[in-house]
Amino acid sequence: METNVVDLAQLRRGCAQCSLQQLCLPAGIGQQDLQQLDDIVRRRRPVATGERLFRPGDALTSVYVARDGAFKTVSTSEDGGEQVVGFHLPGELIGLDALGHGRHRCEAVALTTANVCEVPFEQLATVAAQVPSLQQQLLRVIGQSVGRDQDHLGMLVRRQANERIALFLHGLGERLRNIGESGSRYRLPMSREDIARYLGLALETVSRGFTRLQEDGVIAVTGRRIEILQPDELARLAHGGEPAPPVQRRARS
Amino acid sequence: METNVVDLAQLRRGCAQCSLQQLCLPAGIGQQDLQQLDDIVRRRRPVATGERLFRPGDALTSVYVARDGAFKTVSTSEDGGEQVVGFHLPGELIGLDALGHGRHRCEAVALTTANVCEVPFEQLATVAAQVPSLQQQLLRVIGQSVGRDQDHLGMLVRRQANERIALFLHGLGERLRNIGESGSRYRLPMSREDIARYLGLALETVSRGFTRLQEDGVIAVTGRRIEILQPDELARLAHGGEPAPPVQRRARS
DNA sequence: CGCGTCCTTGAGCGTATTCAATCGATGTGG
DNA sequence: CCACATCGATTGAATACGCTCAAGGACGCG
Repeated sequence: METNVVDLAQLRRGCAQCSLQQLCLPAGIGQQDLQQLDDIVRRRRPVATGERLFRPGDALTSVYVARDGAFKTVSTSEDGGEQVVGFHLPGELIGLDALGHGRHRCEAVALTTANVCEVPFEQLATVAAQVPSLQQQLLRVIGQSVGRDQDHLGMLVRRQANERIALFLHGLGERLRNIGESGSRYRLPMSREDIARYLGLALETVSRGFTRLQEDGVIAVTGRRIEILQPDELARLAHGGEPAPPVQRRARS
Repeated sequence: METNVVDLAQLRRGCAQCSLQQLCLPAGIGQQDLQQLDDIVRRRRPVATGERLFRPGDALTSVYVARDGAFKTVSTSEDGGEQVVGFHLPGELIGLDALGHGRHRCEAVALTTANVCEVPFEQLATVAAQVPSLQQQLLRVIGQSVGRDQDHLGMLVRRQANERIALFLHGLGERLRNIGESGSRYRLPMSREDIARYLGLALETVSRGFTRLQEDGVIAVTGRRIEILQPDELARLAHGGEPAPPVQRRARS
C-alpha cells in the first residue's frame, strides 16, 4: 500500500519521469518538445471505483490516460442493453470514441481506484500541429487503439465461447506484460459480467469457461485472481485449438 | 455505362469538383488549403473487382478513398479464418488499420470495379500539420471510422441473427443515403458469404434471414438487389423488436 | 456476524450451425 | 444452340452450443 504522501509526489511528476513514457503519448518525443506536451497535461487526484470520466453525449473536452488502475468504456444501446466496448490499461488512450462527432458515444468507468492524466483535446491538437513527432505519435496511439478494437472484433466473430475466453485471458496477459506487470499472474480488474458483456456471452458462460480451463490445468482461478499455468496451451486454445479431453482425445480431421 | 472518355475526364477532376467533397477529407477546408491537399492526391484508373489495395504486412504508404464502388477489408487469423472487418463506401477512408504499427493488418479488396483516390500518408501528415482545418478533419474522419467499427461491434454482441441482419441492411441504407444514393433500393456489393463473415454468422443463416424478412414483407430480395418496403419496420427489428406474426402485419406510422 | 454482491453450478430449451442437396444464373465449349 | 460446368444462393434436417431460469455458495464489507 502506498501512502497518500507518496501518491501526491507521484502526481507532481511529469511525463519525463513517468514509467509509461515509452508506451504513451510522449514516446519518441525529444526533451524540448516533451515539455510542451507536459504543460497541457493535467494530473488529477485518484478517481474511485465506479467514477466516470465522461458520459454518453458529453462534449469531447479531453482525452485521458490511466497511469495505474483500469477503466472500461460502455455503450448503452437504445433498448437498454449495455455493451462493454473496451478495457483500458495504463498508457492506453481513453475518449477517442468522440473523435467522430465531437460527443462521446460511451461512458468511461473506473474499474479500480486509478490515477489519470487528462489531456485537453484542443490543446493537444494544437501542440501536435507544432510538434511533428507528437502528431506522429498521436496517430500511432490512435492506430493502436483501432488495432485493439479489431482484436476485440476478432474475438467475437465466429469463435466459440471457450476460445473467446482463452483469447481474452491471453490478450490481457500480453497487455499487462507490455506495461511491465506479470502476464501470467494477475488480478482481473473487472467482474465476470463485464467480461461477458465484452465477449458477447452470458456471464454464466464465462464462469463455466474459467472453471473448465482450471479443470484442464491451464489456469488457476480464485475469484479475480488469475494464474496462467500453461501459457502455451492457453495460446493454443486461443487460436482455435481443441480443448484437451480428460482421458483420450478423439480425432477430428 | 460511361465511356472511357468520360471516366478519364472524371479522373482529372480535383477534390473541389468532387461530389463527395463534404463527406471526405476536404470537408470544411478553405479553397486555398484545399489546393495543398489536392496536390498530393493521386487519382488512379479504375481497379477491378477482386483487386487489392494492400495486403497484410504491407507497409503503410497511402490511405485510400473510393470515389465510387465498394471495398471490404479482411483480416485473416492464423488459423485461416477470414473475418470481414469492414465495408467501405465512397468517401470512407481505407487503410487506417496500419496506423498502429505502420504495417497493414488487413487486406483491402475491391467488391466492384471502383475509382479510388490514393493519399500518400507521409505527405498527408505533413500537410495536416500545416493546415489546422485539415488536421481537424483528418481526426474527425478517423473518428468516424472508429465509430463505424463500434457500430459493427454493437451488431455482433448479444444480438440474434435476424437482428444483426436487419441492423446491417438498415445501416447500409443509411450510409448509402448519406452519399446521395437511395437508401431503400440498392444493390449489395458483397456476397452472402461476405455478409456472414461481417456479421459473425454462417452464410446459410444470412440467407434464411433475408428470406424471412421477405416473407414478412419488410424487404424484397432478388439476388443482390434489395428493396426496403417497410423502413420503419426494419428499423424496429434492428433495435430488438419482435418479428411480426405471420398472418397480419400491423401498420406503424 | 449477517447481509449483500459476486460467482458458481445445474437443468432444459432454443437458436444458429453443420452437413447436404437443390436450384438458379452465368459462361464455355462442343 | 444447347449440354455442361461453375459459382452463388436457397432450403432442409439433425445436432450442438450457449442461453435462460433457478438455486446455492463464497467472499468482502459494514
